Amino acid sequence: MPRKIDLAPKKLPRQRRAVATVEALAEAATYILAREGLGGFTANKVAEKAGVNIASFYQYFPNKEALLFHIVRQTWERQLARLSPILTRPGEDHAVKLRDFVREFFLIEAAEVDLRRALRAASVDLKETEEFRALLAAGADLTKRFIAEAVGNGHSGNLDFDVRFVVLLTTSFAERTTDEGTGGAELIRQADPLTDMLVARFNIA
Amino acid sequence: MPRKIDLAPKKLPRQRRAVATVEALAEAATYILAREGLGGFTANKVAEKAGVNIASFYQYFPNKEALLFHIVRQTWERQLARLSPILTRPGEDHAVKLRDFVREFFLIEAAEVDLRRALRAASVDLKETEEFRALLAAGADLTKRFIAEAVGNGHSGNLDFDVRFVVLLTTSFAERTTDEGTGGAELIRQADPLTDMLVARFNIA
Amino acid sequence: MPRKIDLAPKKLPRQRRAVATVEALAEAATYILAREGLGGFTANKVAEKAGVNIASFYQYFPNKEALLFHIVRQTWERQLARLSPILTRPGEDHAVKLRDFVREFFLIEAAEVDLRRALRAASVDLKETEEFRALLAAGADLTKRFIAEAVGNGHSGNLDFDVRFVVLLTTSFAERTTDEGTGGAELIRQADPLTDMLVARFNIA
Amino acid sequence: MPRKIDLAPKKLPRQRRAVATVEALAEAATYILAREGLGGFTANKVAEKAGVNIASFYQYFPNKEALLFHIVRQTWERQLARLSPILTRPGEDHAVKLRDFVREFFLIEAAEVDLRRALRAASVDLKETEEFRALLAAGADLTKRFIAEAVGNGHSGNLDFDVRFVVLLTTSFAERTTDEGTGGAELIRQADPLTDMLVARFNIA
DNA sequence: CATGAATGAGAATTCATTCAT
DNA sequence: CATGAATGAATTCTCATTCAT
Repeated sequence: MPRKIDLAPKKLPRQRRAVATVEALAEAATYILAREGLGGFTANKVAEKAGVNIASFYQYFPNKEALLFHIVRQTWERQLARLSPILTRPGEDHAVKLRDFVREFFLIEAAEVDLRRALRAASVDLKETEEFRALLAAGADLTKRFIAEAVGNGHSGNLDFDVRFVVLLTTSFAERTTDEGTGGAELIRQADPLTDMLVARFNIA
Repeated sequence: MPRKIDLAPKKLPRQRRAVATVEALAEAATYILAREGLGGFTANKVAEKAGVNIASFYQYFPNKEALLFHIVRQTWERQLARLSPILTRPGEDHAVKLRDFVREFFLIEAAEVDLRRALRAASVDLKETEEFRALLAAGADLTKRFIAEAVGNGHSGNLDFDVRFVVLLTTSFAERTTDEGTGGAELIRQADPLTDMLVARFNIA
Repeated sequence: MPRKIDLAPKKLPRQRRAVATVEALAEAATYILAREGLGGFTANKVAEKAGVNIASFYQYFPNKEALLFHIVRQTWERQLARLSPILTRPGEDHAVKLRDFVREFFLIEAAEVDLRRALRAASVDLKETEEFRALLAAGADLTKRFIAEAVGNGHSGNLDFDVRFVVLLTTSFAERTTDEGTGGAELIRQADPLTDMLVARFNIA
Repeated sequence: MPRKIDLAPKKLPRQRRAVATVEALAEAATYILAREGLGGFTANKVAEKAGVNIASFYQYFPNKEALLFHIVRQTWERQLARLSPILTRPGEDHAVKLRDFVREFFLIEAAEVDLRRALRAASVDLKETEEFRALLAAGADLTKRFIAEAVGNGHSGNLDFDVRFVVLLTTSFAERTTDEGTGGAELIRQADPLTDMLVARFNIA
């Protein structure tokens, strides 16, 4: 039963001051989420950390979940921005692109483990909302096409299924690997065999 | 900084009445975790649902994390009990055993998705505790040996690395797949290709 | 091991409304301490008596000890204000000044016996804190100089020791006398012999 | 308004086992009071420390105050036992006896400061009870006669007043001095001048 | 009667959110 | 509109005491 949480920002910040306020809140929230996890994420704490009055908080966000969602969206968009070049890079060398993609994905996850861990916890609730689904759908599309292209070549099976399979396998493994604290060179050591396996499985050339 | 949380039960129930109380608490906790997730898991709610006075709760558990850990342990042991036969089944057909194992793992995860989702969230905090590590270590050993045997055959690489790779890949994917709500036949459709890939990659026969 | 209790007020009241709230809390606290002693001093009770929401209590004080300390400070400052004129009164008649001082001290103690009894009990815990020591030190200085001057005249012994002796003897006796419920004229009847003894002992002129 | 607290032991321990139980409780209580102060003194904790079931606690004491009072009585009796020889020592040398008495008093207080501090805090409530007054009266009598004898010699004033004065002055100062943590030789350095002053004041020979 | 079990009542503290100025 | 102030509703945990076997 998807609880109806209003995730839409209450009003768009028009004046420069207002933009600054929202940014300060987002920054503080990010900081707290990374440091203290979802449990430490309270409206008052965020507002204080941001140097913003708690009432102002509720001027821009109808509830704390909305801010959370704001962060999720931000993070997701930053991630997409980093991945896009690879996802849209022209050329036929799917295997190379896939390897780059997987690596980059691992690196992104690793770079913000703490924040992402918290956001993952938050997503449990957010997942039930329309907005969240919409957000994911938007970005996922690009990825799907990318995987589809790589996988699709000379492939006869169920394309949709395969795409989903690859995406789930890659992302879950990346999340889990980074979550365990793996980083640096070790990260690539984990990522590459996965790519190898995918390449082999789907005859990616 | 790992906060020291006391996870050991405060007192063991001796009379039948008390055993019932503890069981009621565990059951209520399981129910609430599955229904409302970690966020809804409060000592009072659990006690009320269990029809037990809150003070009784604290007779048996020093804090709510201890009850959480109790559930985690129960779940983990049930899981191990289901997997053990496969993990220890004698014979040389590693590929078959691996497939059975992966399938069973997916099924277990799927059977209690909601509970397990919550427990995963809980693990974020629990992970820092001695007790949790000890618990995992105990069961993980069996799995490791199983994977090591399957993978080890005619393999020259770093065994430890491979074992970890397989375990992380399998479990993270299983968790994620079930988390998305996948179940039934579809579940096996997801599990098997993973086995195929592992068999291929590690020359499992 | 001195437990670190944060005794500093969390937030200073800026608007008149808030000042009233803090005052109401202090008043209620004083009332309860005098009526029910330290044992009856609970945050909830104080807030209720003050007609203030318990959450408001915690807006201004980080814990109930902080409010306690607030009262202690208030009381101590009122006391000092009453004693200061005597302590700093110019002139050579030390014997007279000492007598006045001792009497006034007894009167002060007697005027608020119930409150002071409770505060003394509270001091057991407060004593271990920095803030408390600092508070006492500030006022004690004046008293010490006063006693030193009276006692010091033509005296060859250990001045520090004597000052401490006089202070402890006087204050403990005053506390005890009032604590027993002695008041009115009887109070002076107790105080004066003590002065006599001190005057005799230390050749105070 | 003296709250009616039932301080009488519920039933006298007849069997040896029962005596042991009560003793264990008293010992545990003493230990806890000394270590943790009145705040740490809870019925359950005492019972556990004593290795006695909480229900047994309430078999012998109607409430925790009764145990407290039991300790107070014990302590008071031990104290009286130590002072009695001096108080009743025959002979005319009142000054010497008084000095011995004061010193011994200081030493007793110092030997159990922590416990006595806690008991003093407890006495605030106990003081209002009949039993407590009766207890004090009994022992005080001996002391009064002792002081009366010392002071009375060739004295024309109000004897009752003087006795009370001496007792209050001595005991309050002793309590305060030890409470400040003074001990060892320093203790006597504090006690003796007080005796000197009393001797001088009351022409004790 | 001794032990295990249970509990009503309360105490400290926090949080999301709204109101007043 | 921004800030200070306020609060209802929880939440964690404790305690004195009684009940059941």
